[in-house]
Amino acid sequence: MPENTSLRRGRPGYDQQGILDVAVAAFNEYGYDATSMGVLAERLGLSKSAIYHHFTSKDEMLDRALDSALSALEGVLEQADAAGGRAADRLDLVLRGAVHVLVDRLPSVTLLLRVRGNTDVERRALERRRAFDRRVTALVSEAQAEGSLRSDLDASVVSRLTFGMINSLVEWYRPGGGEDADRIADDVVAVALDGLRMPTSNRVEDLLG
Amino acid sequence: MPENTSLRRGRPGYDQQGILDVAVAAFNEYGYDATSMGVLAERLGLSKSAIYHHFTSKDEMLDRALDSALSALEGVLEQADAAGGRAADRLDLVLRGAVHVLVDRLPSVTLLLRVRGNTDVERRALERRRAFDRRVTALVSEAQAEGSLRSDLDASVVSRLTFGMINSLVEWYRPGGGEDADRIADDVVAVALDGLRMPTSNRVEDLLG
DNA sequence: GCCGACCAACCGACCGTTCGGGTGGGAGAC
DNA sequence: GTCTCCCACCCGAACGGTCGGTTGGTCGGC
Repeated sequence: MPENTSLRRGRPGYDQQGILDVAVAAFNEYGYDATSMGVLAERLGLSKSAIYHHFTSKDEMLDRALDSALSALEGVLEQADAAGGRAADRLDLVLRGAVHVLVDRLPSVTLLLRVRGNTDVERRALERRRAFDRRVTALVSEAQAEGSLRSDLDASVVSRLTFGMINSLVEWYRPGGGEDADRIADDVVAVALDGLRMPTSNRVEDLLG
Repeated sequence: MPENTSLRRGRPGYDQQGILDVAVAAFNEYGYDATSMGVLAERLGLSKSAIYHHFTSKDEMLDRALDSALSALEGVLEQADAAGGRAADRLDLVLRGAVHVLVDRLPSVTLLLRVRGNTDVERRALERRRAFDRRVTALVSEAQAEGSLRSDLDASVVSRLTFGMINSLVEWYRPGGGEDADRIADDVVAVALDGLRMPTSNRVEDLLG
């Protein structure tokens, strides 16, 4: 159970990250509010007070976890912007990148997506998330303006529906086996861009009039 | 605040539904666990104990609300099955019907989608929801088999992504103005079936080889 | 022997729920 | 029309239990 990353002084045991991993898993299982420090300590094999040696409050644990998820998501936008090129290509990078973040950091992103904004920590996280959403919506608008995406749908509705699809990963994706993150990303992009309809049949005739 | 549906005996005040509406709104705002009977009573302008005249427990309130949402969703499947016809057409009915249920019963469905399964009540609700998902997945499979939907994507992934899109409504849709539920349903079906890509340009050439 | 990791015992506040009693207005008797 | 009774509706106070957090001190590897 304890961590061992060498170069640790004093009595061996948990470090912050080790505790945080267990805590986030418990938060996701029971919900943040419903997870008491008592049962958390039990899961860790520690006493309650031992946890307060590593974190000053329950809120701080939540803060750290949410920051981890938000930083990763913001990093995806940063990378896409840096890549340059057509808005449609940058959007493609964002969608695939977001799927990878969801898969790689499933616990902390799951926690993020369930935040409702009752405390200061939650409200700050929610504001960062909204800023992320605004930047994605702007990217969709740009892609519509350059003619890469259909323009008969509202950009904010499109980005919300698309990320609704991606975010639903936290409800059903469970890690197992190899590099299926790429496969999921392909599926998401396929549905979002080309839709589910059988590409043959009357589709071509519809387009040709 | 109190209800008035006539033919009510005794001292006028809240009935079960009136309390439930306020309770579900509070549950969605703070989270079920984080909503204490004390603040709920405050919102109702009642004492805590008065609530127990209408409900035997906090759990029972949750149970009623979840049943309302689940019954509506199951009704959509029932209606689509009764309509008959091609699987693709029945799936279309299910998608549009689900959007309407989400919009019409936004509070109770929001509550449903946040249930994690910590109590018996929540576990029962979760099982009903999973049964719903299985029936939708079966419908997608049928539509793939009849050649209406592309078959290169897994049916369960498709239904999860599609309902991820629909369920995201509870995160951002807020009632206001007219009959926009139809408009949202159109948008959802448009994205799900035809995708976001600009239908002109190289799409036709791709299809024609 | 320093110091990081840990513990048992405890705190005030608040939780969901219960209890015994109070109150006001529609319905039926007059 | 008005009287009276019933009952849906409501209250304050208190219950045992659990919450997040604190205190003061112990343990043990480098």
